[in-house]
Amino acid sequence: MSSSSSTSRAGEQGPSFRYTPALANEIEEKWQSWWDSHGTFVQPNPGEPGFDGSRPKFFCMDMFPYPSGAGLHVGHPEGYTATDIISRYKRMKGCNVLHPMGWDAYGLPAEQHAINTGEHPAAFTRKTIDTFRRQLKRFGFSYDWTREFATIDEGYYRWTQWIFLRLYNAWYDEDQRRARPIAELVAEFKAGKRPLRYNSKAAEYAHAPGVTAQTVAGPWEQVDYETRRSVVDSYRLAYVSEQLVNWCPKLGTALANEEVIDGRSERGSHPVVRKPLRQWMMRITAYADRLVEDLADVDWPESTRSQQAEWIGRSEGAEIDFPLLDPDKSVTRTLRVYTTRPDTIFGATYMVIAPEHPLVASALEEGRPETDVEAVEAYVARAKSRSDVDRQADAKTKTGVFSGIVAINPATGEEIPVWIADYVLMGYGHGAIMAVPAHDERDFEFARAFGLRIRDVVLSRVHWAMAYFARHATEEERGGNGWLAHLADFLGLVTSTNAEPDHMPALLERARATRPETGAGGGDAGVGRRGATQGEWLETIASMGFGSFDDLRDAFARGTIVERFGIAYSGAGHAINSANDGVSLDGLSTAEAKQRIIAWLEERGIGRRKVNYKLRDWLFSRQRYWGEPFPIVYDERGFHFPVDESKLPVTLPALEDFKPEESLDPQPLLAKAKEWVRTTASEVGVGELPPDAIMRRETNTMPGWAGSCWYYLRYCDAKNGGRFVGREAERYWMTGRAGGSGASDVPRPIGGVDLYIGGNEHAVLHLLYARFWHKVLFDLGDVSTPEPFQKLFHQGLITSYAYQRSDKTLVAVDVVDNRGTEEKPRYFARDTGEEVAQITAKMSKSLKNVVNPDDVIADYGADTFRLYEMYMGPLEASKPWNTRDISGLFRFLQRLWRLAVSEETGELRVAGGASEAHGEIEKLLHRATVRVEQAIEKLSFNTAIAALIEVVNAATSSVGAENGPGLTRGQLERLSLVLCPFAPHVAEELWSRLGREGACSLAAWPGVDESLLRDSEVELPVQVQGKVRARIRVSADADDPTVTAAALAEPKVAELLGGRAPKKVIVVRGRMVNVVV
RNA sequence: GGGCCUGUGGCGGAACUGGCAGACGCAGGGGACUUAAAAUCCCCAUCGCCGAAAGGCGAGUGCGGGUUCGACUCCCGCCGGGCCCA
Repeated sequence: MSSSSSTSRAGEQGPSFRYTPALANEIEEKWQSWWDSHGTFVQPNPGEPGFDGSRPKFFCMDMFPYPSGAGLHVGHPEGYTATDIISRYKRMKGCNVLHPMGWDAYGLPAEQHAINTGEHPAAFTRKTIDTFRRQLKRFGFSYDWTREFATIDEGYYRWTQWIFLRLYNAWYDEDQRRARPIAELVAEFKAGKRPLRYNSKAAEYAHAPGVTAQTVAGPWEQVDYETRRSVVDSYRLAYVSEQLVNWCPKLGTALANEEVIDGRSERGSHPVVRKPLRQWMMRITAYADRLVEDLADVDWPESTRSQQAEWIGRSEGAEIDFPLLDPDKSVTRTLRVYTTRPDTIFGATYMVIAPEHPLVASALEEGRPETDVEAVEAYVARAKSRSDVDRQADAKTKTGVFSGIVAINPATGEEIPVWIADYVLMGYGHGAIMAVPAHDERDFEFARAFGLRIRDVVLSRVHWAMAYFARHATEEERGGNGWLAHLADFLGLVTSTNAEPDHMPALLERARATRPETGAGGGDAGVGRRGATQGEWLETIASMGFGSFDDLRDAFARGTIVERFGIAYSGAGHAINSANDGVSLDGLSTAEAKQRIIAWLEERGIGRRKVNYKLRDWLFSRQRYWGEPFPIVYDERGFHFPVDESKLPVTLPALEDFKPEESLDPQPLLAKAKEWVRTTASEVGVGELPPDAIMRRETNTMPGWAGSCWYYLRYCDAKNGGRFVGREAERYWMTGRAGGSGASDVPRPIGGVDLYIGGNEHAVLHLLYARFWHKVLFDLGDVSTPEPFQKLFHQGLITSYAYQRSDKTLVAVDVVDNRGTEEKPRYFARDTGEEVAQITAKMSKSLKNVVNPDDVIADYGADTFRLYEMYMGPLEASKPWNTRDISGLFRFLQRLWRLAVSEETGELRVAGGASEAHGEIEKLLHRATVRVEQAIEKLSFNTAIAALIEVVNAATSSVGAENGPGLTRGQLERLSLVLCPFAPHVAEELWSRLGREGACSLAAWPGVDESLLRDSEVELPVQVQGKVRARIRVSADADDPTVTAAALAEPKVAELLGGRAPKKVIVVRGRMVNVVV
């Protein structure tokens, strides 16, 4: 169906002054240009003319879009309408509202376009921005367009470069837990206050060649320039490092870990290989702890917070030293491992070292009889020829060889073999593990392949209960096959009460006490109900294949449950078989067991608590053209220097050809600009070198995330030419008193943007990077809050209907027919005649179910579009677009219009005095106003709109057949005001037709008469035994005895009571009455 | 496999903190107006059974249990869907 054919359906013909799509479009364009020319939504900053400091502030922001060539899709305006409603509402409530829009404009698609067409990315991007802006303006969003910018503007990216230099010139002080200027570090080195030593974090995370935490360079005065530089550089938050990177030959760039999915590029799905490259890195790992901790103080969706926490992947584990037996049985060495599950140490039945581990060499040298030198050498040689990726890839088939070395499990005192296997990687942890086959899948596979011992040391709740039963069943309970029923009964009780090990004795007693004497059939109600699940448990136990009670008991006693089931149990549970003379973990939960064993290890000096992170430093270089150039130059020796602040921005060179060299030996694209690359020290303001020293510019560019890391700050003061954001503007918008209950629910709100709405696809990357930069700026005193975004909200995806064949493949909407009825639709694919199922799916070109917002606006107007998208359902839910439903919202506006404007004459229709009907409507209007307020605060726009519809419907009904006016002037005015955030154009038009001066959008939100919110008399349902049997009318403030008496007086209630006195009567004030017999 | 979310009429969805399930909209049925259609306005509408009707009875928020005077809402287990991470 073409979009234009539906135009007539919205009602083009009819009376001349009807609210038609044409009229809607006319009204909307009129008010949009009125707002523009009157600067209605321009929000002055503190100190500027027109700024009113007595008002609270509200900073309400969308995730700015990347303007793609395809233009706006219906997903964009969903979040934008939501923030617009909030912003308009807050403004009417008397807030200073910062509601800006801008463009995330550097990125791969424009460069790909340049490669394909030769059109310069800048020219192309400017065009797409113009399209986006035009489309957005047509929605009537109340952005302060004077603050608009794109990340590609010189006035913006010079400050992106400036912030890069802030990071470059900063280091993380572990003691103070904050970033500090690098100059302070240098000063401490010079003064000898701090030993001149490489950054231990650099050694750990960057794997800088030849650098270890222990390396001490000596006093500052005694070391050469190069050493000083390399020591200082190892501390910078932005640093250069030779990294194994994800190199994508096809895209001609390295990618961040976050941008690689299953070995392919997130964008374009091209193969990615690991390759060593000198890269700029951001030391985000320094902030790992704070990035996790501060999640507690922001008002964010739980799912997003847990995604970030998971990405950072903080795990508390332990480092443990396992003693190694020398050939003469003495112990002179230990083998250090890291584990996140120290609680399973009693189940460590062997160890594994990586083929590259230094211990391998000593095993070969020592010449123990147990060492098969040939086999070990062959294995190590083979492992060397394989990459990490390969080694991980075919992890299913475990290979390995016994080293001949034997270690001692410090918890059990047992001698355990040390194996060499390539499933342990040298680059991770210490290149050695304690293997706990019962509770780690890889260890389990390996143990099975090589016949190593598997011993349970953690049991799930059910297994724990079974073990308890196995130990404590009475002679009678074990007899014959009776134990099966008793166990099933017990397990039913355990699982229904969520029992902990401590509760087992009591539960077993209870099971015995309530056990029916004669097996199934008899017993009290409690046992009968429990019996319902007993059957299931009988089946479950049967499937475990225990031949007898003795078999069960032995399996648990020997700790061979995992082995029996053939699958490792890696979850949390409770410890078992985990005790020695010094410590017992038995019965402790996994979390408790970890703490206790770590305490024991530390006490004995053989292990220590150790925190580990999954988060790696952020790879910050791209070998592309369309990104911010680095403000960095190199001298002829290869040392890097910052471009002086006064020389910013570093602009991109002109380039003819944007095609990357598809190669395994990467060259950044900017290296092609030979003229640009070559510069001098004076040109870039490097003062410590002679002015005419030849310098070479950094040819990498920044990743697409750079510009979006701080744009919210720039909105506060978008035109500032002297600073990235003015101090006062930043302090006002980021920390000022937030208006309304936009205040957050978290215990210690920490300020920042009051509401930030965008898709959850940015849950990790953008939001993590932005938080990181913000924290650095906070530490350096450049911003006032530790977090950028106080409240975050994700709008759901707008999906569309599509069709699915029985084999789950999808069918486009234009080749499917409905051969059923409207009520019972049945869909068939036109080509094959196969019946297909209607499902919801992402809008996509191939499914032919993409909706273009421009068409919808042409057909119904922007007000209807806004209402429809907000009415579809909860903002956070993903929901299907259904064009058919739009007409309901259009009709709503049409009815409202008809209430106020005569369709025949175009004249205003206003009721005079207050008739009886108007009294009811007055109440309804006040109540709707309150409902709308509450709904907006909860972002529950669908229910707010429902309340507005109810008012209009009631007013329409009251008009009745005589066709007279339905609402008074005052009522129409107030209705326009509460409608204004949702459908601002209609509201403005009615407002002005009602003769009001100025913008409805800036008028004060209407007050509410509390006395009209409550009825004097209420109808209460009377329940008998929880079923509604009668209704009574009582005064709203009637006390409980009065209500009880009225309820019992109801004939129906009396009849059901049959003369008996009720056992209890529950009165819920203003809600209902429940009579319990 | 793990984490988070989710399951309510033909459809989208309401339901405050445990208190009348199905607000509001779409689609549907009936009526008024009209020569007619459209548009508009009014009424009906979860399902089953009884009844000519008024009305009555019963069931009902994925399934099975539990807690409670009372459960869409809380707890346990299962099944299905989505997103994220492996």
